[in-house]
Amino acid sequence: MIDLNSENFIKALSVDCVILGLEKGELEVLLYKRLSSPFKDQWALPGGFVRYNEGIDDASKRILKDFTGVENFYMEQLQAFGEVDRCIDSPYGRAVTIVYKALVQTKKFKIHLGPDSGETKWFNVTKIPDLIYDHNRLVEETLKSLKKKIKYEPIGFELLPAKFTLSQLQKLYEAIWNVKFDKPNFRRKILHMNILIKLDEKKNGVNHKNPTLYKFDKARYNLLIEKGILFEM
Amino acid sequence: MIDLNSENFIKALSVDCVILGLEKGELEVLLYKRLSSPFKDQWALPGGFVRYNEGIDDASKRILKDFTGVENFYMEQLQAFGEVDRCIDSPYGRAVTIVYKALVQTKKFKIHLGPDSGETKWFNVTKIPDLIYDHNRLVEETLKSLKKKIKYEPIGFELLPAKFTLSQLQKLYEAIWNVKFDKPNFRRKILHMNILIKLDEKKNGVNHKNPTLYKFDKARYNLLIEKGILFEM
DNA sequence: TCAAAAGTGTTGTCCGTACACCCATGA
DNA sequence: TCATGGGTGTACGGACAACACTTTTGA
Repeated sequence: MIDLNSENFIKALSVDCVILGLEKGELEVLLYKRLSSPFKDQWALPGGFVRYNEGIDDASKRILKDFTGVENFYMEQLQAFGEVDRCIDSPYGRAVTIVYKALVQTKKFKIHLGPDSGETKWFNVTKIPDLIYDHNRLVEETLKSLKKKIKYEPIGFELLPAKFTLSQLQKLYEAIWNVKFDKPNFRRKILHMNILIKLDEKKNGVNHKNPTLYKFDKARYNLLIEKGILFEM
Repeated sequence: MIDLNSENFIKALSVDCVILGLEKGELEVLLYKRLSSPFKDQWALPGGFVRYNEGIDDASKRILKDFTGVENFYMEQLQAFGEVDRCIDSPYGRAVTIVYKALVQTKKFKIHLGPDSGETKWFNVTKIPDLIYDHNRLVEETLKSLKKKIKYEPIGFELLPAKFTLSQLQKLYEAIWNVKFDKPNFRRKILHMNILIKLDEKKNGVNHKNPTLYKFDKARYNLLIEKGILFEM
C-alpha cells in the first residue's frame, strides 16, 4: 500500500474564490490584503486550505461567508490548478488549488474583514494589482470562463438585483463582452426567450421614460431546458 | 503557521481519467479490473495519486500512457470532486480527485495492461458495470460535459481518424446526442463552417458511391475563433 | 438490376440585423 | 422645450428544416 505521508505526494490542497460583482455597470473582483506572512501586505484572492471535515464546495462557501458575511450566492467550481512548480517556494511547498467562481449582488452586503485580512476591497477587473502566487492568472481564467459561460447559461442574472431593467441586462452583457448591442434587437431577443417575467412595476426617479422592471423566471428556464430548448445569447 | 501534516487537512489527492473512444459508431469508456486490494477484482477508472514532482496535467498524461501506451491524445480537466464523505472508508481516508476527460482514436493503439490491472477493456457507455467509489458518477458527469462541450467546440474530431467521411461525423453527433439529423442539412451546415478540408481521396470498398474523405482544418478553426466566429452545431 | 448510401436542389419559414421612429420623464 | 433613454415597427438577408431527387458502387 502506498504511503501518502511520504515526501512523494502532495500535502497542500487549497480553495481560492474569485468573487465577482457589478458596480456601476463594471465588473469587479473582491481582494484582500494579507495581515500576516507569507506575503504580508500583499493582495490576494480569498482562499484557504481544505479541511479534512469539509467538502471542497463547503470550503468555498466558508471562505465566501468569511469575507462577505453572506451565503447563498451563486458559486461554481472552475477547475483545479496544479502545475508542478505552483507555489513551490511557499512555506507550505507545492500546492494544488481549486478555484471557485462566485457571482454576487454587491448591494446585498457590506464587506467583512476576513480572517487574516487587513483590508478587503473591490477592484475593477481591468485594474487588478499584482497578486500573490499565480492569483492574477486565476482571475484571468475565471473571467475567460465567465465570458464563455454567460453565452449559454443565464448566470448573468446572478450579478443583477432581483428586479432589473432590460437596459441593465444589456449593459451587463456589453460590459462582460466589451461589445455594443442594438437596443431594439437585444430586447426582442431576450424577451423572445420567455425566461423573464414582466413586473407591474417601473423604476422611477430617472429623467426619462420610466423603464419596466423584470425578473428572471427560473422555473420557466428549467422547464425549457428539460424540453431541450437552450438558452443562447 | 498552519500545520498541514495535522489530521485537520487532506492527504489524498488523486487523478482519474475517463478515456473515451468510438467503436462502430458507439461511445466507449476504458476501464480496468483491479489486481490488488483495496477493491481487488472490481472495475475502476484508470487513476492514481498525484506525485509531488508532477503537475496534475502530467499525472493524467502518465496514467493515460500507462493504460494505453500512447501519448498526445486530447486531454482536458473536467473538475475536482471532493465531497466530505468521498472515499471516507477507503484505506487512504477521505480523497479528493481531479477528473480528466480523454478523447482517443481507438484504432491508434492496442490496450496495455496498466499497473495493478489484470484486465483492461472498452465498455459501451450505456453498459458500464458497477465501479469502485463514485466512479460511475464521474463517468456520468464526463459524458454530460462532453454532450455540452461538443456543441460549441470541435472536439468530436478527436474521436475520429484523421481522415473521415461526413457520414462518420454525422453518426458521431447522433451517437453522443442520441438524435437523428437530416443528411443534406447536416452536410451543408458543417461544410459551411469552413473548418473541413476536402481531400482528393475517397473511401472505397463500400457497396455504394464512394464517399469523399475530409480532415479537420485546425489552423482555419483557430483563425475563425480569433475573429470571433464561433463554432456551433 | 437492386439496395444502400453519397451527394444536389428547392422551397418556405424563422431569426438576426439595421435603422427609422415615437414616447415619457426630469431638468 | 430639450436631452435622455424607453420602447415599437419594418424590411432585408441568411440560415435552417423538410423533402424530392440524381449518382455511384458492390453484390
